[in-house]
Amino acid sequence: MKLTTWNINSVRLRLPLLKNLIAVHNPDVIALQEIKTADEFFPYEGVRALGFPHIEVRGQKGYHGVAILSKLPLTKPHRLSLLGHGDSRHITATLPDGTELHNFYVPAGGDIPDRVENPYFGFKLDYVDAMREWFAAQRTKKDKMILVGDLNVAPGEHDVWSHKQLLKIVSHTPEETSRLDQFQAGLDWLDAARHLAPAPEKLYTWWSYRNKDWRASNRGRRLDHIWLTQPLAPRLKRLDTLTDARDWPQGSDHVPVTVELQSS
DNA sequence: ATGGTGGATGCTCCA
Repeated sequence: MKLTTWNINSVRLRLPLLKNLIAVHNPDVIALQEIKTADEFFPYEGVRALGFPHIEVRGQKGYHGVAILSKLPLTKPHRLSLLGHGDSRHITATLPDGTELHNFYVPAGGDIPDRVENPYFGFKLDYVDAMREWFAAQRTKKDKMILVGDLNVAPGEHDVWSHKQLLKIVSHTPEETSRLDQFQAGLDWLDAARHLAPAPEKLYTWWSYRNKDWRASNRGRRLDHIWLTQPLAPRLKRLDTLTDARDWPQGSDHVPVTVELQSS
């Protein structure tokens, strides 16, 4: 079973790029973030034509929005609205083997890493805390779960191009990374990418549009994640980051990350 | 220290 997470940055604009992803990684399940469309404008027909008949969408006009596309039947779709806000930032569904897949788009948090000056930053910190609290209250580490998405935090020193230069940059501040670490530790989530490629190897999944030559400057960050609960850990076979997707014509600033799990 | 790009939307917000 292959599962991809990708912040596609507009599913309507980049529907053709989904075809590229399928040609290279051939996933069974795709979790998308930032689809940037209301449900009624989601390209259902186009996605079905690519071989994904099972589709769960939680859209929003203009911003955010998440979706799960699957070749395999999905059951028990559900949406969390953490903190009671109206943003479309989470959707979950259950795969045929009973694994519960959670797809998150964590708030980016604005530019200034200060709750008082920048309410978006406080919202982001509170959102990560609310994720941790929800799983602590509603699930256990013995449940079979996969958590994927754009978590908008590069937690480790080697998840950014310069640890020192990014310590005060939103996505890598100690306030964010300590919260994400605490969340991860809560249910003993396995970070699939780091399990297979331990530090100090550099791993990035996002390069800003504002860098002219992203490959030459390589100022990347690892913002997109795939976590597994321990019952699934023995099934983890492989993880691929599709770095070349950053060069696709009109590409997203995030690249797809695919994990392969052995059948249960 | 600054400004750099992109998408959806509609004379701006969010990333």
